[in-house]
Amino acid sequence: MTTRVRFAPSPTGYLHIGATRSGLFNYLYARHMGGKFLLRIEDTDLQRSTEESTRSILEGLRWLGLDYDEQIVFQSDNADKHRAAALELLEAGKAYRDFTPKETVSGVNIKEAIADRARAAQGEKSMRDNQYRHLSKEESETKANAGEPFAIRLKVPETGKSSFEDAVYGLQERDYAEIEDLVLLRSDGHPLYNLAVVCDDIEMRITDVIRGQDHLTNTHKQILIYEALGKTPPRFAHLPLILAPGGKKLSKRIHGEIVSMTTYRAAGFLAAAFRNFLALLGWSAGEEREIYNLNELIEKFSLEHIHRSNAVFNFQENDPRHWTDDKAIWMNAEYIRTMPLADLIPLVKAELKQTKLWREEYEDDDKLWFEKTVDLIRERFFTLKDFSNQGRAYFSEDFDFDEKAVDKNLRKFPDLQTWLPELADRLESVEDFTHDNLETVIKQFTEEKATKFGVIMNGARSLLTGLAVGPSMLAVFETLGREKSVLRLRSQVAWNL
RNA sequence: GGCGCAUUCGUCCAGUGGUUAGGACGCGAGGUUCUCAACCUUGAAACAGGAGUUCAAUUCUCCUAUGCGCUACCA
Repeated sequence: MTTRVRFAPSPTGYLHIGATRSGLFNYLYARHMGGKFLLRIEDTDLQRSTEESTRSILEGLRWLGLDYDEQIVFQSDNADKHRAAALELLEAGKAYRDFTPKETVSGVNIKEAIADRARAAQGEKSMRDNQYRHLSKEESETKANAGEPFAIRLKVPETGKSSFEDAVYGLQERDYAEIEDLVLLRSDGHPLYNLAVVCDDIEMRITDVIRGQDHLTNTHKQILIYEALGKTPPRFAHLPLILAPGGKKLSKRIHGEIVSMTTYRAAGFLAAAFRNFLALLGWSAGEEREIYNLNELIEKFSLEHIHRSNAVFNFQENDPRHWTDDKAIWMNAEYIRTMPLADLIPLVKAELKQTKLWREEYEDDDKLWFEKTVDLIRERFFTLKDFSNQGRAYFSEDFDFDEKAVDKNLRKFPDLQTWLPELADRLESVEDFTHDNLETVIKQFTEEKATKFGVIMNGARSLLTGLAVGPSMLAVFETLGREKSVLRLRSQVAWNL
């Protein structure tokens, strides 16, 4: 049987980092097994679902390279089928009409209200004491025909227990006494999540359900529905959750855009790097390696190596240097500095285009120069954004001077204000504007001025790049070339700030 | 409250009935260098606690603690 898995996000906001990881694992599993990776948008929550969100999810998946098979399924399109399934179960006597007036729980602390209610009902509560559970078919129909509103609930067996073998968590058991007669169809006719999921998974012929551990206990309910419907449940694999520092839930409301995939793309992360990082949250190939390209991930991935404890997505909110997980930042830098240059170039191009720094010559007359320059500066960069920020002086005459750099490398040595233009004169006439030659000339210049090589170089760095940090200055000179180097050494702009 | 799941350095991930419990990120120190967030070397850093099984337990079992999840006519 061909493996068929699905990623089923609900379009209520941006693509969440945890959901993305579920999507990735599903994708890796499908590709590893040579199966299908399907996409289903669970848009049954009409109030909260938006098209904008769906678009954002699709974009995120495309960015990460998680291409899906077949047609996207929109859950809301199947509402009729879900209803039909509920009615079928009602007809078969496996479900019943519950005429209990709808009790609305609302407010911010829904979870607490539910827990309170459960606490209050402790002891006297039996999951099977619903008075309508045993209503005769005739009576039930009479009431329904009279227009009394009703929900449809599944008849969960009185005794026994539900069990399944989870591919990650092992044997799972739950006593039927712990499971209430769950509602399949609301009194307004809308199908509920557990029913919808089961119906769709059946319809889509899903063989393996890989999803967050928050569904682990729900699974028993779903299996009950499969059984009532006379279908064989798929194999289940639950994933550990991704939590915020301190082991708390990672939420949009509390943690903001740090949980959104769009943030990482906008911040200059490489899809390959972030995907790699995400793959290692809750899974490992069982070896001490961490850098894997997509094909390697696909090849190595297996459910057996998913582990059971939740992972913490580590970041420090008020520290710009650790604004997101250190390892993600490190991995991004690692990719930038070690990936094939040819793969990096298009990404840098996109970044420069976006910031209006791109020039067509970079693909034409200046192609070699551009590649060489990117190769030179990428060594110290962490994100693609760095190419347009820290790297700006390589691509434009319009760059800023870092105040600290000017203080430290220029103002501190007032002589440089005359020396550097002098050096410009010297460089203007140097016959070969290359590394070794420049070194000889500048060393000599340094001796004449009885100063340190570093003083000249750092001063030049600040003037040429606006920064106090960067690649070897000889390489910077060479890259910027004679004309620009000379011009910038003579410029008084930084001195007059 | 009930039920379920989990617990190895700060974080991510290895690992074994007998190991100096390993790697990575981050952090500290030193080095290299014209600067640096790069590079090299190096340091600190963990088996939640208690019982039991065993010659031996981080590894197996139980209890406790803690965290998380579910407990809804939400998804």
